Amino acid sequence: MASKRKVANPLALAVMALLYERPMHPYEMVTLMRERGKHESVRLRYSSLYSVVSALEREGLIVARETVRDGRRPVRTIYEITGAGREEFLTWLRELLREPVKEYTQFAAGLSFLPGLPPEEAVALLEERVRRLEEETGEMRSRLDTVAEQFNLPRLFLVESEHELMLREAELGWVRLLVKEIAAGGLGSLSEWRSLHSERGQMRSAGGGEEKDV
Amino acid sequence: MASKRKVANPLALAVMALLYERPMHPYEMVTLMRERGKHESVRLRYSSLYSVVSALEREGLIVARETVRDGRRPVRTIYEITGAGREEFLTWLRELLREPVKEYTQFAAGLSFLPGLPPEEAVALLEERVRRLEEETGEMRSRLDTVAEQFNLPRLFLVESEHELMLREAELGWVRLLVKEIAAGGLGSLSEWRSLHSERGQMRSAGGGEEKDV
DNA sequence: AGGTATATAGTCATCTTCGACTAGTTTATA
DNA sequence: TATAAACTAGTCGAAGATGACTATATACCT
Repeated sequence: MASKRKVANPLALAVMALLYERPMHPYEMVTLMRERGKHESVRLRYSSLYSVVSALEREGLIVARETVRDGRRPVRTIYEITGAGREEFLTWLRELLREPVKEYTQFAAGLSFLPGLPPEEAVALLEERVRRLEEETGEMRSRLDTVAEQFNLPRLFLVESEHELMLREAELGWVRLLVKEIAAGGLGSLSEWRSLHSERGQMRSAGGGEEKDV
Repeated sequence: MASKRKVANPLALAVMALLYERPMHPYEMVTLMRERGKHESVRLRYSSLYSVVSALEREGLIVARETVRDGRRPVRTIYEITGAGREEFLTWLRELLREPVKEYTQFAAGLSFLPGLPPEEAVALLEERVRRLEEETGEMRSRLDTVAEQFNLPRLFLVESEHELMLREAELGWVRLLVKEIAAGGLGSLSEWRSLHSERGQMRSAGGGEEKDV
């Protein structure tokens, strides 16, 4: 049941996955993640990487194996994964695959306050979104095809990209429909909606809730 | 083009949306958000709320209007939105609706390291995920129907819940398919995949990447 | 009358995260 | 050959987010 991970940043999972393969230094992790496109599915910043690495070391999931100096560049520390680290990696990975977790997206936040704009404007903005999503999904799809055949990679290594594309296409279809429904008054009377905005109009409230928090 | 928001937590958007309606104190914001189910689409913690409110005040997007004391309870500060706040709210909302943004989900992170488990285990975990998603989407759907008719709310006020449900159902369908494809060897040879795990096997690497970072 | 569970209304210290910055090295180029 | 650009490899301070904690009031039960 996902009891408090000591190092919870998904980047830590990536670090352990890489060190599971072989020992390496942080900069090489970045290079490898980029080569493999993993930075598309796991948020990667240098500053976060170094603090995640420290945290993993502090928790005994990885250890510094040796430090090498190359010319007058900063010393690079090569890390390796520990037994505890391997276990933690596998446990975490299993959990991520098995248990759906609730995510809060920016778009959902926007939709929550849709009545804050008059219907005509909402429609225009969503139509613009549709155009952008069309472009984006088109690019994703062709990139996916290119990569797959150029490098002759089994789909196994690109499955997270297919997932991302699928989500975007689902969103695209949904927004297209939403636009039509709004225009057709399917979400509620357009004049009522408009009236929320007439002359300093208050946005109306509406009830219905349960659930706890904090 | 989304230039650095001074207060970027989506909870700030919610606060401004509520104060757009009428002045109120933080605790009332929590109450209202829960009644309206907005805490399902915007992550809401007391501790975050108070720091977001301070930040909004610091930036001149809201102002403290008066403080009232009720018995020996802590003083409650009633806030109202400023002109700058109204503008910021609308600008932000438009941006959220118009521009798709990349989100990093936990599941995508998990999928990225799918080769880290042998195929049989991957399938078992994903099947468990399917079961959980079935349950979850079932509950979401019936809750949505109940709320809509019980309170006689126009769909306009629940559109973010429909969005969430749609995403979950899309995921469900995709994972079902994925399971079948893995079993059929559609992601690549199962014996190759298995061999990554035989006797301290290395996970193989694979190239192909562009894009910049940090 | 006493106890407890729940709602009200927050504060605080800690941990994380990230943007901005530093600085040497190699490659391209005019 | 000077010099700019891009790559390599990080550090650091500040802001942000959150879990844990405090404390009163009131409703509920026995």
